[in-house]
Amino acid sequence: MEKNDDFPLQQFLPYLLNQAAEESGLEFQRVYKNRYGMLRTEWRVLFHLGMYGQMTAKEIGQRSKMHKTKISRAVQRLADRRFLTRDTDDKDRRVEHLALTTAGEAAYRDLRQVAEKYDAKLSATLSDEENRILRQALWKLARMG
Amino acid sequence: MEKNDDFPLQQFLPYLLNQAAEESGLEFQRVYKNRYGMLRTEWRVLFHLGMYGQMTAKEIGQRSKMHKTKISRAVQRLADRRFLTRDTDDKDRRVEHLALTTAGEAAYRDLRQVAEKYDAKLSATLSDEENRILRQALWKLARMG
DNA sequence: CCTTGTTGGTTACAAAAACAACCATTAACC
DNA sequence: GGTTAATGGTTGTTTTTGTAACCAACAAGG
Repeated sequence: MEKNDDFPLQQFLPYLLNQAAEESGLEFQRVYKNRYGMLRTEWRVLFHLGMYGQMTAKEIGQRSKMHKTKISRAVQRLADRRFLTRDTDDKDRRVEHLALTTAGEAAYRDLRQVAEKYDAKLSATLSDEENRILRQALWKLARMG
Repeated sequence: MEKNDDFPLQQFLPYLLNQAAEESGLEFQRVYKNRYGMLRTEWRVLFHLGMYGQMTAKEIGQRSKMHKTKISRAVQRLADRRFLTRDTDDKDRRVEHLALTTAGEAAYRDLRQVAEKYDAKLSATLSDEENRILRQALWKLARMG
């Protein structure tokens, strides 16, 4: 082990982002996993529906940038566990309108509250400036593609 | 679709981080994938060895926080393709010293240069302040566990 | 030495993700 | 209307990952 030099790959943005994302996601993941047996994809679908109310799989895909197969399977599992209902559109029978059930709503509210607390905890390790700029920069990067 | 409210989950740090990480990693991923048939784990091992010279799997694990099975498998595949050599330690025959071959070094230098350019491109979409604070904050978050 | 515990690394098997091909429906256009 | 293309969503198959059990080499203590 020797050799370090000028461009520190530890500063390579995609690498740093991954490390931070992985590390910061872990604790929250354990909550939705242990408490509701959910996968990350499922949690994401849940929260999109919780946030925006009724949506179609396609709309979720647009917002989350998740691939449609992931969404399809997440929706299936959530439907199996009665966290959401699928309602075929009358005008276009390919389309399904998804909405949370009461149980789904409850899970959403619970997890959302956990998320909120957890976010506050993460934020607390950063200064106000860091928080503001960080989110702003991440937002830019996220919609860079 | 209606319903938005006070704590915007789009601002939830782990979510934002993931989106940014995924989006920002994509283009670079295509390079090491198409050009060398590498996985992310393999690229990471490669770059640790390129950065620090000879290392053991364990040391890579400590620095990268990757799980040892991932490293083990990445090392295997890199060894198969003659990107690195494994050299058993004489004093402790459990330990293997890993080092890049000439081909490995070449791949590393190539990818590193691509990474460098790509990082510059990403940085260009942000202000100086954003760049500075972003990296600083990510660094803190990454070693928060 | 001989048991018991650790440690570096691998392997086996289950869970999850990626990718492509696939239905069924609707839209477009002749 | 009939044919072809596009769209919303699903399914099948292959890669990758996660988890745990494992093996061989060493370490510690008696």
